[in-house]
Amino acid sequence: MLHVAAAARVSVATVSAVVNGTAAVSPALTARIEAAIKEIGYKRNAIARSLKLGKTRTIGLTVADITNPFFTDVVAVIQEVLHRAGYAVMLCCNDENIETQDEQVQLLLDRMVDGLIIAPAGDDANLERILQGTNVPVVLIDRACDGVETDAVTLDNQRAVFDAATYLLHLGHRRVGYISGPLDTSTGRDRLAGYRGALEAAGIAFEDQLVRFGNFREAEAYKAAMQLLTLSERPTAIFSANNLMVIGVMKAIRDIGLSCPEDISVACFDDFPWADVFRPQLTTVAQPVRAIGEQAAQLMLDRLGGGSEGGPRRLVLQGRLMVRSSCRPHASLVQGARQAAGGE
Amino acid sequence: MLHVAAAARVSVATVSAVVNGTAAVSPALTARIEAAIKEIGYKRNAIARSLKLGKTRTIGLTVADITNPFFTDVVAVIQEVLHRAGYAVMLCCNDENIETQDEQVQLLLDRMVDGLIIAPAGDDANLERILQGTNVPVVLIDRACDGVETDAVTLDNQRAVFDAATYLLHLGHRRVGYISGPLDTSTGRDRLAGYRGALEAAGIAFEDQLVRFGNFREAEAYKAAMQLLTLSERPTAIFSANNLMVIGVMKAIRDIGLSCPEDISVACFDDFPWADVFRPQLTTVAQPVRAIGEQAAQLMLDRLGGGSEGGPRRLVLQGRLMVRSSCRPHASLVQGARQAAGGE
DNA sequence: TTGTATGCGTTATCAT
DNA sequence: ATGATAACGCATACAA
Repeated sequence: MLHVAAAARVSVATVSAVVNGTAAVSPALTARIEAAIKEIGYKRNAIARSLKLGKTRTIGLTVADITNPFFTDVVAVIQEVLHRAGYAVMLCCNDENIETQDEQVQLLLDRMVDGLIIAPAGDDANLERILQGTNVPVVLIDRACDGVETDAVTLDNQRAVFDAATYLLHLGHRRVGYISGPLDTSTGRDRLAGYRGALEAAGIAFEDQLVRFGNFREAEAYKAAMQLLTLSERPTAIFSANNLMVIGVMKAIRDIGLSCPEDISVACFDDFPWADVFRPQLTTVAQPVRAIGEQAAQLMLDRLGGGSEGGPRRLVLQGRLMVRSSCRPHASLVQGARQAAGGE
Repeated sequence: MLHVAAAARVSVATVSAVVNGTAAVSPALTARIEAAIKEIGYKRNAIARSLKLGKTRTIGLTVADITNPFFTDVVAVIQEVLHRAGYAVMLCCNDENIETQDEQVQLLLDRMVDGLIIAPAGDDANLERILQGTNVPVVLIDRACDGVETDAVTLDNQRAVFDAATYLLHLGHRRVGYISGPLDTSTGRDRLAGYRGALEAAGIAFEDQLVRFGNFREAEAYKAAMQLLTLSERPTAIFSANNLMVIGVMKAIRDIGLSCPEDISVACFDDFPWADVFRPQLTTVAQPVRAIGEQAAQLMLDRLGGGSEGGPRRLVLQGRLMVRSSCRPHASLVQGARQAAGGE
């Protein structure tokens, strides 16, 4: 900018004025300055500007797993909305690791992001501490986090898996296995609660051995599913608490020589773009990905736009059961139907 | 820092010295300063630091589509490596849009990133211009870009689809449809060249009507596949130039009432984690995702570490054909085999 | 309308 | 070993 000012034979203040359109400058000088800018190839330095203004026009975004299509879909939407509003997005992923998450939030804060959108890796006592040291707006997505009282957009996880599990139960399944997420995530807890609720509503006893824990990733889920499948009394259906884990479940089913849905029914949380074209066509709980991203971004923009008063706003969206063909009626029901029809 | 200095009754220079360990400070003062830091909850401001040092320890990363699992896998690896080396990553996605890409690269540059890793949306004359105004190291991944002479890690795309197409041809297919990526991307061109090469090597005439163009996304590919499938003389196999597009292809096949592999064979570029567990089990060209990410990050770290001399280093990795069951021998071959066996 | 001067939070140079 | 001070590039209050 100094160079521009020198070349145009004006002061830096005047250059700043034309660059930002912040004050009236005579046409003559404006022209000279713009010429100089083009000549020099001047770009204003966002870092220096941030330092002066105390704002970076950057939003920090951390997710547990950038490899998970649910997160990337949401991230894409958030990025799109925020970008349109003139904000850049700084994205970090922490591999479902809480310490890494803390580091990254700190990193983002050090860089003076104007806001923070977090899909928490899990319950994190430190996060609360780190956050309360600052006053940047924070919005949580996907998962809640104990003690972090901020805007949030989440799903009604409990209800969603209640519905899905109930569907399985209505199909006549009595032993439905459950691959759970970790219980130190709100989604892990809420989804499991939905499963228990459905069992209870149907008057079926909850069995410890039918639920196994994964970490929302494929590998762990594979092992968990294997345990389920090698039970002396095998479940006739399995529900996976997220998308990545269902891959592990399907691999376990294949490796053990069974097939879905003939031998065992499978359903899961999170939808796939290809779910209705590859077989078995998975029955899933679809999340309103676009809405989640848009709402989260909007919540953030509202806070950024001065709406910092008012308590935390919590949006809870609803999932949607996508019934496809990976679940079949249990043998007992089929049997019943046959008898009713006078068959056999 | 002022506050810390005041609280510890020392100068800012001394505080800086203990924070950065950049000069010897007496134990007494060190203790007092550290106490004050803890007391105040002081965090050094990365923005101010960047302004002073001219370095941000941040790498800009732009990809065409954050929704594409290939890119996210690579991004995850890059992020992991870079993070371990103490760099933050600022990720942008441009939705395969060149103008957005230019904006974002400029944005990243304005923010003084120390380096730029780009998966170019397509040939982009402006990109070259934008880049040559700066001297931050740049590494291209996945796609090359005319005129941008920098480090790069790409795949031997031509060879990879040559092999895949040849495989289809060996199966006896004579009319293999091809869903191409846009020709303004190097991957679009190189992969198509591989297809043509395979045809030529097999002595089969190239037919214009058998290749349709998509934009590496599902929706366009669906339309393109529909055109292929409604040809008076339908192809007996289809190759999709990337992962997202093959979903569109499969949907078209389903919607038109055909099934794969019984009625038509399908193969594609890019592998899926679930490819060998859902049916049809897709035959694909797997890219060495981890290697791509690691090499790209390493190339960047090398440049950052002073290795800025030397011309552009270009790494070309090899893909790997994963033969599964979405492709079947063409009827003519089956016929031939039967006759040879004395059947029918 | 235009220019001068100050400060944003750091680090680095140079005295002390 | 420690402190005063300049400079990074920009925006702005105030002076002219």
